[in-house]
Amino acid sequence: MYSLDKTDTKLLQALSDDPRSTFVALADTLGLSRNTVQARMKRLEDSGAFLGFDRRINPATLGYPLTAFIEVHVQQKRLAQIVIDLALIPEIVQAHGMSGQADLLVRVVCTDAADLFRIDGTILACDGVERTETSLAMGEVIPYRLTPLLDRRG
Amino acid sequence: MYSLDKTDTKLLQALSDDPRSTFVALADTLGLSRNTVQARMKRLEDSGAFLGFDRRINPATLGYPLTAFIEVHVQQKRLAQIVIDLALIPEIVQAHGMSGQADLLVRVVCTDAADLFRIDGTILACDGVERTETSLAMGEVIPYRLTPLLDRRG
DNA sequence: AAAAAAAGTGAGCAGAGTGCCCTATTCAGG
DNA sequence: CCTGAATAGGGCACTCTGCTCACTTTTTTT
Repeated sequence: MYSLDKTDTKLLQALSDDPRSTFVALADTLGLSRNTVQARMKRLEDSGAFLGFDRRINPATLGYPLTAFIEVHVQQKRLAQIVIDLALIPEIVQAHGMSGQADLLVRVVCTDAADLFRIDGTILACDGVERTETSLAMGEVIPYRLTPLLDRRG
Repeated sequence: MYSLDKTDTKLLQALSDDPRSTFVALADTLGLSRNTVQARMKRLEDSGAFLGFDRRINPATLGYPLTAFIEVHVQQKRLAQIVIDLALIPEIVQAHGMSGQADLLVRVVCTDAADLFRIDGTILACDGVERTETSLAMGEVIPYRLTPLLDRRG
């Protein structure tokens, strides 16, 4: 795998500060030439350093102000089919396969508590799902961030 | 709160398909004029429909191939201070306050199992933290998505 | 039904950013 | 000492943006 040097790290830091930053602006803040920035960004892009470009949409705007995490316990040998079934539930916005107490950690959005109850029921109704544990998210007390990790590498 | 009409929804769909899409391209695909797209995007932006613009960085590239979720049980009245303490741990990339079994759901990245063990120890060492439950994420079986919700509104 | 307000269109323009090219310089490793 | 990679600097055609203005269509209000 490609490993980052100091300049790459600085690039990623600058990008974290302002993801919309242009190549020209990056070159300017880092004191590099535009060509260099462009070349390095291409290398980073090719190496898979970026997961994607996102204009993140607020689920609340879509009418889903509540977020919840649901731990799902399943019959493990049916896991693959269960994931397919869960993917059909629109309110499930993300799911991770887990090693630990639960088999799946599912993130859902909902309109209210009753809606959450309903969605939980839909999940439980999937063949092979044995038990769920629902927790309502009260807030993102630490917003997603990578900056501290970037800062540590200097 | 601002509520979306059909055109807004189509805009958000097009943006989900290609977040990098330009106003010109959006206008083209939706059969609208560039002015209209720009005006609507500004309205959406102002109404808080977008959480932000992200060029998401792959933690693996930074040397953290493993992701884990840690449920943290705390003395609730110390919650505020605990969040401040946790924010000092760089490997914690996100945290949600929860109502349910656990008080906090913390998302961490780490280099390997030993690293995870160490981070867990750091969390446990925080004053007021009583218990943690760690689960290693094996994979994102449903990648973050809002498309199904958008599609449902037509 | 008529008037007013809101939304959309089409055009234009200056400035900025992009992708691509080519060449010169610097610097480390063989 | 030579070679190759990284960087710098310049240039060029093109697209996108932010902005403005005038005009038309649609919707809402009176």
